[in-house]
Amino acid sequence: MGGGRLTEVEAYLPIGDPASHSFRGETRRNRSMFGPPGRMYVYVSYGIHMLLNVVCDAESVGSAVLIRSFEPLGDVSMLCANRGMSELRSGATGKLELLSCGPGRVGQALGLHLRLDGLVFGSDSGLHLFDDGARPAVGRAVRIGIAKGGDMPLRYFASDSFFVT
DNA sequence: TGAATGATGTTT
DNA sequence: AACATCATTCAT
Repeated sequence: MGGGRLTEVEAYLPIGDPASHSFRGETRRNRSMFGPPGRMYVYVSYGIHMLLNVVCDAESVGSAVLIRSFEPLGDVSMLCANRGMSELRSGATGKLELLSCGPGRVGQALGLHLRLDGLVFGSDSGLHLFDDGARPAVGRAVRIGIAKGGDMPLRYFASDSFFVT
């Protein structure tokens, strides 16, 4: 059982956002984006990484939020194992951010598989998403790693957190 | 700075 | 059937 608190996300809009997978309509890959909200959209990036999105808008709309980073909380042994990192010694937090900062690292730490695409958060997937009541200060900036739509400040992050890319 | 790596969408 | 693209990471 590993988990954490979200620290960095990016929004991908249903309309007027050329960087969004939904921009050119529904396909087999982005089908989940057009499904009911509260489900996950998982896809392969650069042939290597499993990226996790949360479908946010109503059915057939086509929007999602990319989970870019989270702050590990509680037992991190599973996250470490998934990432191929030796158990981090308590106190020596030098490279803790390598565990879960960056969308590819998030996917690997959580042990995502393409098979989870379209599943509901919760018992179905074994992956839970909930509001723990934290209300950190939030900063905005442009999104990372996209060619088009780079002018829109749709990246949101906990501005006082160390766990941001 | 560039290699790795494969699913997906687009073009032939 | 073939090619270009890619919401990235890691090693050099």
